[in-house]
Amino acid sequence: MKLSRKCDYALRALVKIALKGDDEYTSIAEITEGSDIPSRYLEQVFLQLKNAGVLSSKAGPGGGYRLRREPGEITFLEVIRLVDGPVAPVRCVSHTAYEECPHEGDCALRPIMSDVREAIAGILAGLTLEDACRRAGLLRGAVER
Amino acid sequence: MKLSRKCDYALRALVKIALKGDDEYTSIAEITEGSDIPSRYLEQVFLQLKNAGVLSSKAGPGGGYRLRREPGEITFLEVIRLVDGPVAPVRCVSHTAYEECPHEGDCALRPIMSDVREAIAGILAGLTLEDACRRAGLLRGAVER
DNA sequence: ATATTCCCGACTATTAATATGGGGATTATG
DNA sequence: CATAATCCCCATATTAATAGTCGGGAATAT
Repeated sequence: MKLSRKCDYALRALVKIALKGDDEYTSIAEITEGSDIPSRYLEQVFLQLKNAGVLSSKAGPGGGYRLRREPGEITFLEVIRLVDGPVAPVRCVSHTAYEECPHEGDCALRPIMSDVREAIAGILAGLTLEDACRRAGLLRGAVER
Repeated sequence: MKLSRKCDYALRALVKIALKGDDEYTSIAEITEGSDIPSRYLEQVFLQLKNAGVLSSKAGPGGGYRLRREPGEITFLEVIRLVDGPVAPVRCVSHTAYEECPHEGDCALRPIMSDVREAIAGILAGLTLEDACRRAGLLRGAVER
């Protein structure tokens, strides 16, 4: 059930971008500075997210990445799927990477795992970057006051 | 979010044992026969489950493994944790393997991931080997009739 | 023209998952 | 008691996935 480090990087970075506002571009350097994220690694991840339609980019000075959609429209489910692959615990209940399996039709695990998949996908689909930002905001507010 | 093959083996095998009834011992050979589970591998897994109090064993002819508790008392959460480790997507929200992290206290991910953990652990805690057997039973019943 | 930044593909390193193998200990049975 | 079945423990090998690095090219602002 563990999130890969790669995906952790991706989500942190996306939240950072989301917190900056709509029209500004954020460079890789800016994101990784002070964090423990290897910049050349994040580069690869962002490329992936760009090609998948989550980010858009601009080269040159003042360039970088920004969200292609509203933070409220980008779910954790989408990002995690893109970076870590299917969320289903086993392939035979996956919506995005279904794969037949020999036991199927007489499998005691499948119905259970199907429930688990629904539960996981359900909650991840309901959580967006905006939610994360809101929580981060509350946190900061609570400390400052 | 993927289940390891090891864990898949473990769960399948446990269900098979659970379906056999209370007092009988089931040998590794019996379980792996006809399945695609490497017997020497399952041996290791079972040893782990035994040391964790899920199975008990007896050597010699007619020996093997059986459940140490009622199928209804063995949850998927327990087994998955034993075999695959913590169910939390990130360490800093784990109940069983908590680990501090530098971002903590100002982390936009943590509260979200905590929700995710609760959701996953919640559903897995509510599913037992008995549930799996029941479903398997229904399935078979439906086919035979 | 230059500096900044993204883009792309290849490569390497590290770690984790999966599997195999040898040999010892326990137990039932003839 | 001898034998065969079975679990027990430890070490090693194999394979696959994750994590990270590198070189150089293309786009863009100033």
